[in-house]
Amino acid sequence: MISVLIVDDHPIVRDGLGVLLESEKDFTIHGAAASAEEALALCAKKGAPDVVVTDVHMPGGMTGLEMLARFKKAYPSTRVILLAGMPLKAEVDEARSLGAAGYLPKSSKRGVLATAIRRVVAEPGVFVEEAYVQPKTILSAREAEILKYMALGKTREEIAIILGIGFETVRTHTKNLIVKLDASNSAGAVSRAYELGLLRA
Amino acid sequence: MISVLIVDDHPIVRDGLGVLLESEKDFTIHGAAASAEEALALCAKKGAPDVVVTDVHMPGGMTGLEMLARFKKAYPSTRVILLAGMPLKAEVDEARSLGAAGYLPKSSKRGVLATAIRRVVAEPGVFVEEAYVQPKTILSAREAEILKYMALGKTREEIAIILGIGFETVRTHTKNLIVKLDASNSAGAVSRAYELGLLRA
DNA sequence: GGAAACACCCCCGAAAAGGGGGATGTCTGC
DNA sequence: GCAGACATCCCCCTTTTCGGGGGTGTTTCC
Repeated sequence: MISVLIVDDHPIVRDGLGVLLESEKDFTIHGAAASAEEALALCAKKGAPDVVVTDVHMPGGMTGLEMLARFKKAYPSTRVILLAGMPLKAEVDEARSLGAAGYLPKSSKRGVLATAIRRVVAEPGVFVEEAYVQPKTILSAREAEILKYMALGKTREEIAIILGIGFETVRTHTKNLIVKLDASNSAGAVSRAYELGLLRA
Repeated sequence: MISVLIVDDHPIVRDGLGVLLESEKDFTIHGAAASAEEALALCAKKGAPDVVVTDVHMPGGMTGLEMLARFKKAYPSTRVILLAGMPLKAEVDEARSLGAAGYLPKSSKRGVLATAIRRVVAEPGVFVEEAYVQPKTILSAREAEILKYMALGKTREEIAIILGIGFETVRTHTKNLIVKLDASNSAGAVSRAYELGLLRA
C-alpha cells in the first residue's frame, strides 16, 4: 500500500483527488491538507506519507516549491509530486533540482497521476514530468516565463537575474508581451493574461 | 438516479469530481467535458443530463455563465450548478437571474456538492448558494474602482481624468492598493487581485 | 466628542517602465 | 537554402511609477 498526502486549497479538488486515488486498490490516503503549513503540521503529528501530491500555487502562505524544500529536509524519503495548471520550464527545473519526484500539469489525462505515484515509489530518484501543451501558443516559452515573474511583481532587472539573461533581453520580451497581449503596460498585460487563462495555475 | 455532466478544463479535477460523485449511489455520470463547447456538443449528441456541474472560469472560449444561458435555452429543465474559486456577489446574482440552480465556491466542504445536486433536482426553481466571502471589503469602493482601471492598463493620469479627480489622489489610492494587496507594483497588484477574486477572470 | 476610515490633495527624488529603433545567432520547416 | 520564429543583446529618449513624506475635510460609529 502506498500512503498519499494530498495538498490543495480547494476542498472539492482535494476530496475529488482523494476519492480518485482511493478507488485504486494500492493507495491509501494518509491525509489531506488545505495548505503547506497544514500539511507539515499533519506530518509532524502523524508521520510522513510515502508520497505527497500538492498544488504548486496556493493563496497566502507557502508555495508548493517551498513546501517541497521543507519536506526534503524533514522527510528525505518522502516523494513529492507537484501539480500546476501551467507548468513553466523554470519552475519544473527548480522543482527537479529541489528534489521533487514529479511535476504534472492539471491537464494530465486520467490515470497519469496514479501511474506517476506508483513510478516514483518504485524508482527512487526518478523525476516524472508530462509533456504539456501550452494553452495559447501565442506566447513563446520564454515569454510565458517572463509573464509569470511580471505577475509576481518582479522588476525587469530582477527577472533578468532570476533567468540569468540580460536586462535588455527581458525588456525585449516584455515589449513583445505587451504587444501580443494587446495591452499598454505590464499591469494591463497581466490582466489580459488572466482573462486568457495564461496565468493562474 | 440523477445524471450529472461535469465541465472543467482540468482533467484531474474533472476525473476527481466524477469519481467523487460516482461514489454516491444515486448519481450517474452523464459525461465529462473540458469546455462549454464540448459540453454542448455532448448534449446535442447524447441528450441533456439532469444536472450540469461546471467551473465558471475556463480559458479560451465560453465562460460558465455563457454556457448557462445556452443550456437554459436549449434544455430548460436541466439544472446548472456553477463552481468558482471565489464567487463574487455580482457574478452570483447574474447567475441566479440567468436561471442557474446553484453557485458554490470550490472551498465548499465535502458533501456540499452532492447535497446541492440532490436539492436542485428535488426542488425545481431553488437556488443553492454558499455563504461567500467578499474579500472586497479589504478595499474601499474607490480603491476597487481604481484597481479596475489599473487592470485595464490605464495610467494614473488617465484614471484621474476618467474619475474626475486629481492625479495625486489616484496616486494615493494606488499606493494603498499596492500595500493592501501585498504587492510591489501595479502588475503584481493586478495579479494578486485576480488570485483573490477581486477581478473577474 | 473623539477615533477611524475614507476621499481628497501636495512634494521630492530615484527608479523603473515604455516607445522607438537596430543587431546577432540558432533552429525549424518548407 | 532560406524564410520565419525565437532568444539574445544594444542604443536613443521620454514618461510613468514608486517610496517616502506631508496635509485637509467629511462621515460613521462607539
